[in-house]
Amino acid sequence: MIISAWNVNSLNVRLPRLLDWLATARPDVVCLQETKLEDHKFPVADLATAGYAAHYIGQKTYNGVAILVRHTHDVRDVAFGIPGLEDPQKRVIAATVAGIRIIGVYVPNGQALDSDKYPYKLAWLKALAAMLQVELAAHPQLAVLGDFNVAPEDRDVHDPAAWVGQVLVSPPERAALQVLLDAGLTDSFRLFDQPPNTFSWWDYRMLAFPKNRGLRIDLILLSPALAARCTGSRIDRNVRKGEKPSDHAPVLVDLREP
DNA sequence: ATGGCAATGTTTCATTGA
Repeated sequence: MIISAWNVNSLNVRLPRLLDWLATARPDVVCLQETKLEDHKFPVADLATAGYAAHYIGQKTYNGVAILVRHTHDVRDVAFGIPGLEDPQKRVIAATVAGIRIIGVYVPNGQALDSDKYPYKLAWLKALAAMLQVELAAHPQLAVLGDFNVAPEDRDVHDPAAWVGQVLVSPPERAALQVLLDAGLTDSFRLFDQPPNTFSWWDYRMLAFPKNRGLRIDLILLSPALAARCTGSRIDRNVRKGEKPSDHAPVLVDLREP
């Protein structure tokens, strides 16, 4: 079983590439971020033809998340948002798929350390931690997937010195991510030996992708029971190539049957 | 030295992203 996450940066623009990727990678579950689509515009029929059921919550211009599930799997208990967090931004969707609790997240960017959006990001991550504590207690088999907008460590940053003082790498953000890890979740990417300088996002500007000047900010966190089933964790870097790519590449994990 | 690229709606610019 393959579960995955991809920030598509507009599903309207990226639908053809998403359909290509689904046919090639054949994931069982995909969490999408930045769909930027109101619900009545979600391409349900195209995805059904491709073999996927879609669950989604979106808005115009910004944010928007979805969970796509291959028709061979059952889906239960779809939920939206973070309980107790009043937030008009559509950033969280959850569902139980084949007995696995899937939580797709699009963590706020934060914009800059002196922006109002930065404390919002930190408060948001704190609320997510509280939600995950409850979800973990209820679902031993749990995965949190998506765009975390935090590079966990300096080895996840192409040039750590150049990023000092910026969002995505600041110590408070990393500490907020560490709270999730301390709750028992594992960054699946680090369960395995990985090539150095493996990233999931590259700026559109300044030839960042051909120069591999990127960050690893798209993560799949696994509960202990699910980490025990994980046989691989990878980033599909090729998806960042070619015409009209998203600035993010998909991240995937392979899970053996329980 | 703060450039540049992409997407969107408020559209021929401003805002946001990361």
